[in-house]
Amino acid sequence: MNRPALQEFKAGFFRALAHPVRIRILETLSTGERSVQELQQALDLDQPVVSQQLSVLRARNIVEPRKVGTTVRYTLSDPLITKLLAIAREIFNNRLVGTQSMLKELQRETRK
Amino acid sequence: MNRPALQEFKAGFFRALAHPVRIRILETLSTGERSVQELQQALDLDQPVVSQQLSVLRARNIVEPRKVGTTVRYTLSDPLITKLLAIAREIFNNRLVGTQSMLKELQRETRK
DNA sequence: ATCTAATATAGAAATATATAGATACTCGTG
DNA sequence: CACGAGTATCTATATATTTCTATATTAGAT
Repeated sequence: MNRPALQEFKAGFFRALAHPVRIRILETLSTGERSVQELQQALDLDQPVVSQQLSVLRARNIVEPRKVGTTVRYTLSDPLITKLLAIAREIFNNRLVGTQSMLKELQRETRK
Repeated sequence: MNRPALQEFKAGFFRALAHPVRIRILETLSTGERSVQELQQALDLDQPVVSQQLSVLRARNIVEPRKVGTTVRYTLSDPLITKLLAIAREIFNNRLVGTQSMLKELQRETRK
């Protein structure tokens, strides 16, 4: 096999990115390793929410856990994911954005 | 505004890519404009399936229709989408693939 | 005006995903 | 070995997406 399996796999990958919290997690990890707790605080979310979304990303090998004593630290499993997010941002920036205010916010992000 | 709206927007974009048929459509459009019929034949799908998935892509401004008489021809609304798919392919190629057979198929795609 | 080819939309049933809260697990420390 | 901090999983309910099939729309030709 086979085409169908491959296409399903690709779709699964994008589905894993298709969630606001997961995108925020990935964007945070783009700047370096974080523990669950650090993510939780940075994104102001309940702990189970973070763990659960991390487990979705883990299932797709998008993110990698590393145990350090009682904490677990996560990294992107591939630096290209950062690049992918950057290109997505360019696309939004170019023309996919509907509202002025989102455009502004996007440009703020792109600048940094 | 505002953060939440932007993150929702980004998630929506990825959600639009998260479907085997839509990915195949985008990969086909990466090589140039196509009519609905051409897509339908190239991908061996029923007409309503193609139109329906095109409408999902249209809703996100990922794809653009152009009427030519009684047919409608579609293009990617941004060439960066091709680049995005290429990077996704690199990521799969690097390490996200679980099975040998998918890996082979992927490499076949990447080569061309 | 009617017919036909090409495309688009609608509706219903099946399936998948999201969300929130409670609970379970794991590891180091006392 | 019991405890606590940090993580992970489970369950239930709500919501969204997918898939199929039928039908509607649109533009050009007769």
